[in-house]
Amino acid sequence: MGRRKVVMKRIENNSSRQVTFSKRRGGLIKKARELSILCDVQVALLVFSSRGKLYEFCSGDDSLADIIERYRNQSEEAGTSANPQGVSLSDNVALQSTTELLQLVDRYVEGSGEDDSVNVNDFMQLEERIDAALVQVRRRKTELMMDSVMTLQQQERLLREENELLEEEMATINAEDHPDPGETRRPTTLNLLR
Amino acid sequence: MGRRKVVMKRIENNSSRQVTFSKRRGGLIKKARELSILCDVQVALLVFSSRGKLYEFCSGDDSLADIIERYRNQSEEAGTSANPQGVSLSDNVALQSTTELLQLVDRYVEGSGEDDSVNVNDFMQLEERIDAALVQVRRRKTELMMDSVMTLQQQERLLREENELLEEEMATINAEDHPDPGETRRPTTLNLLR
DNA sequence: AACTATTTATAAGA
DNA sequence: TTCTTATAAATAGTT
Repeated sequence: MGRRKVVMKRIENNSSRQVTFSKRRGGLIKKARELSILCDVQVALLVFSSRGKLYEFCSGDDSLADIIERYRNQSEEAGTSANPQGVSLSDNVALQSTTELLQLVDRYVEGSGEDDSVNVNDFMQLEERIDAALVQVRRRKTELMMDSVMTLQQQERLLREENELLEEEMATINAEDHPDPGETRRPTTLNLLR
Repeated sequence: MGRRKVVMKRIENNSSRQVTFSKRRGGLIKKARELSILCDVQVALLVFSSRGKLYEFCSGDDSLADIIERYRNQSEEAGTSANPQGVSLSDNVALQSTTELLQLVDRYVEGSGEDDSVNVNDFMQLEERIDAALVQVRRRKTELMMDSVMTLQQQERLLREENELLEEEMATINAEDHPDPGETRRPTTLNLLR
């Protein structure tokens, strides 16, 4: 929809690619919003620029986490999940070797004062290996914490629902057994969480 | 872009909402694909119909899981620096200088190829500063996640307590009003969480 | 950052 | 649903 028909291919000119990115990104987010409003559906949109900056849209009052959780449930049911146990093979390899790695470090650091046969290149390699292990560990840590948060949020939602049901039921009982509104049973619960 | 201008509001007529959903969903996915190709960026799009069916688009060879993973990392970092409450003064100092620090890094790394006045010592200092900033950011990230987990656990505890009280009360009501055990009111709640 | 000439998306109708 | 068509919207190239 412009002066010319566009060929569907990466725009090679750097600055016009940037301009198009800005324009189309805005258009896409606008359309995502419109779809969610007009049709009353949940929409989540994530766009990462080539420099890693995130632009996102998320419909309604859902948090993106909610929508992502929903996605996970769906894909787990469908068996589409690429990562069933949540730990990839490379994770296991990396984590298994961590102990070994640390022992190696000990040996190097202890010995290097007296022994000049241990050279700089060894340490460069060691640094890289340690860095890699650290990245893996951090990633897994974050993953586990996020999982924990999501599970807890879901638990909370379920408990609130059950709570509401119970209160409704109590209200019904009161209405049935005490038709005289003056005698309604006073609630003993505290409604701690409103 | 049709016979008439549309008002941005939920379409009340059921079948035309369905038709619009189908059309616009297709259009949105097409545009998401175009953006990712033309501008060479990663795009993830999730649309849930009102009946819970999932329609998704995901650019390139990334799995949606990968992109979501990336979102998590981003939002953790962003949440850490954007959160005005809950960020201590020392954090602010550290985080405020992060942008500056990164600009500094850009200048050094860009310039160092041509300019030999930038020496190794500069980079050693820079490395230390970046390391320090990274430690701060990581510490704060973990802190916030732990806070979140603890708050959620407490909420869960409170909800369970309230729930128990409600159930006890219902049992009492049943006992009072139906002394004959054969007539006890059957619970309608599901006890989802035992 | 604005401006248009065009293309593209789509609302309504068949 | 699917196709057709008039019209609204998006946007490519330009200034």
